[in-house]
Amino acid sequence: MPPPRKATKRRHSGPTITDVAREAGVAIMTVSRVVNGGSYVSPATEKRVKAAIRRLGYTPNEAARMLKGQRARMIGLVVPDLADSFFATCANAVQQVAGTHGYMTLIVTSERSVETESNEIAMMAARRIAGLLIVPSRVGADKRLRELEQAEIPLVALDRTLDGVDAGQVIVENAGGAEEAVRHLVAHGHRRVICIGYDAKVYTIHERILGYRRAMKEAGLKPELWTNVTTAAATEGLLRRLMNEPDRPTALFTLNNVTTIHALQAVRAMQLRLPADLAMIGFDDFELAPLLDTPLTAVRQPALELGRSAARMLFDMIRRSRDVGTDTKAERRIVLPTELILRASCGCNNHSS
Amino acid sequence: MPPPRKATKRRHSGPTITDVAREAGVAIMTVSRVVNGGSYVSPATEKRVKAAIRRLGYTPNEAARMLKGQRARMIGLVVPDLADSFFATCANAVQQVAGTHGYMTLIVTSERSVETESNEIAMMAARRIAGLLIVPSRVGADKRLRELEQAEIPLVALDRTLDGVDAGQVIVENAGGAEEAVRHLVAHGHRRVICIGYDAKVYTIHERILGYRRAMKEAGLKPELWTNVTTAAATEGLLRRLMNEPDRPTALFTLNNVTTIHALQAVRAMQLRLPADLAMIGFDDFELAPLLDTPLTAVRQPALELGRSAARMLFDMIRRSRDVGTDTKAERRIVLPTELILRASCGCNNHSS
DNA sequence: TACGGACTTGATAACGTTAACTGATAATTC
DNA sequence: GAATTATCAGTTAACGTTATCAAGTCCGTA
Repeated sequence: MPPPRKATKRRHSGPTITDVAREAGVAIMTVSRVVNGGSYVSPATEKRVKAAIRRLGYTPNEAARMLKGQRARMIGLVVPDLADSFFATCANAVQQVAGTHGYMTLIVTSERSVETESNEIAMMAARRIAGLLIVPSRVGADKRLRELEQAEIPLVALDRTLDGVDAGQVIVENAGGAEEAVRHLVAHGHRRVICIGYDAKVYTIHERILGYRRAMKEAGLKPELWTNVTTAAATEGLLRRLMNEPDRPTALFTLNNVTTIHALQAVRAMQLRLPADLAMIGFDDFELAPLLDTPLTAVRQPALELGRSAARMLFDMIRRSRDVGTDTKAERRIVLPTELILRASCGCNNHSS
Repeated sequence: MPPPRKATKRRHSGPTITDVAREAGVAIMTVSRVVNGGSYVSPATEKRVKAAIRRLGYTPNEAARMLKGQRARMIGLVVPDLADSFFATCANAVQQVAGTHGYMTLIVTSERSVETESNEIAMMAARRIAGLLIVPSRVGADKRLRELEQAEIPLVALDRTLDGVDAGQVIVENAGGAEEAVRHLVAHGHRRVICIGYDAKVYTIHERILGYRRAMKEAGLKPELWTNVTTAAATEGLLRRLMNEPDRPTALFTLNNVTTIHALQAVRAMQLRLPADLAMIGFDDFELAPLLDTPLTAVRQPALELGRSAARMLFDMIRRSRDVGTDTKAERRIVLPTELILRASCGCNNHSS
């Protein structure tokens, strides 16, 4: 039943170290030494070998190197979605740090699916990456992640926590940031402050909800929370319904970028005026927020710093795992602060940019 | 003088195919056959081997595979900047297509620097990527790119053209899109339509300038072009100067995303009203354009389709290069259309979303 | 005049995988 | 019943690189 596939031939594939050695009239080991440095090679031979390398346009085969060295000079990065500017910025930062270490970054998007995430981790494991940065889709660690852990591949969870494996963590003050924002709305005199969001199972959203609840409770107000509002249409439907109630809400807190934009679209479609008809603060700032119809007050997350810190932590762990003796399992956890950027949509009318 | 570095030891690195073979009591070749499929293996043996694989948590070492097969199951993608939503969307699309082929994507950012771009290409070459997608910083092909070409690694230029090497090309109708936009402004009655942009050496910008010039010439108007306006401050300075002239410009065409945003910031700072004081169209649409103070009319580029087409073309070339006979060098060039999205900033007042 | 070092090169054996053979049975065909 | 043909499993030889060992050469010193 299984048809034996036809044999595929192939040639070429650039010059190898052997070609260079022949060209320069030396042993391959000498070429290797010139390429990698750190050994005794006479200046004369070095010059000759380098000339041969240039002539042939030789590049070392990383696959072969890796096969010997056990681990690739690559790190992996798993993000839910690159089109989200927050994650794109993180990815950019990670890449820069990796570059300074001479590493490349294998970026994949999980598309918020646990299954693709799992597959992608497996593919990275097959590539023998030196370390993995991940924005986990679920708090519980995937089976594949535990396999990585067993293979002693350093792991850092980015933006969201990860349980069940020994991983570094770099996150932001989600609860605190949300609490500050809601408290600000309350300070503006709002009593009915509603909160809309996406998937409450995601760590960040969960934490922000905690912050919202805390601030509401502190003010003696009743939390009104709508989660799993995924589409723009659903957001508008919800908002229309609520705004038609007799004692309609006067303030809105949105739990992430996507929801914020959906809400803004709904607000425009409903021709509501911010902040007169509805005050609003969104979690996660974006470049165009100051240029909106009403400039949006938002909780800024330090995306660049987040990516950078996480990458640095990962390389620290990689270095540490190389030095056999020093495997001190230092507790690795960084929490970065958020910042409430006041613009007009909350009711303040100071700032313009 | 050169100090011989201390030897670094390492062990572990997960189970190998040999371990699986021993565990299952078969030859390693049998394991390989089970893993790769397509050969005769008895159901009983297959089951035994699969059980062993699961028990040990075996993942094939991609480095070793690659070493045999000459080429990694990875493609490279070079973009100027991931934080730009246009390129981020492209990257996302590329990644998805690669995933369906079982390939991973090595994404790097050139940060608009020719030098880092060159280095990154070299690193990818060392990783023996199967193909490369690139948004080239310069029209002339880098030396490294020519090396890739010599190694018969398929190449596709994305969004910008690339001369001097045999590469596929997937671009959008830059000149046509710009022409349409400017013509639209003229149709609204504007006589002094200025144009501001970034680096005119970049292919896309160059083409869009051509379109601008064509439309202006057609209308018998004098083109007024400012390039190399890189910062937000410079944009504002320029705009302030021009708007103070006696016969001040009434319409603005911006040549890319970044410039558009700078201009919007300047417009807000100067408290100009769009389109009453200044009509405006930007090249490259973005998600928040409808939600701006004045919704922005923009030339939409099909970023997703661009990335997808380019990736598909690349995999087509990869497949073709594998089948030895069929190396028909079909002219590879796709030009995707742009679309003028009418909103309020040009003077139209129909659409809201 | 050996002798121990600091240099400088080379030969060889892995690393983990798969392509290409080599043998075996069993099933099918004429 | 002999000759194919399909099915199944094992052996061997690479792929390109680097670690390790071995073997020089050239010094200065005991």
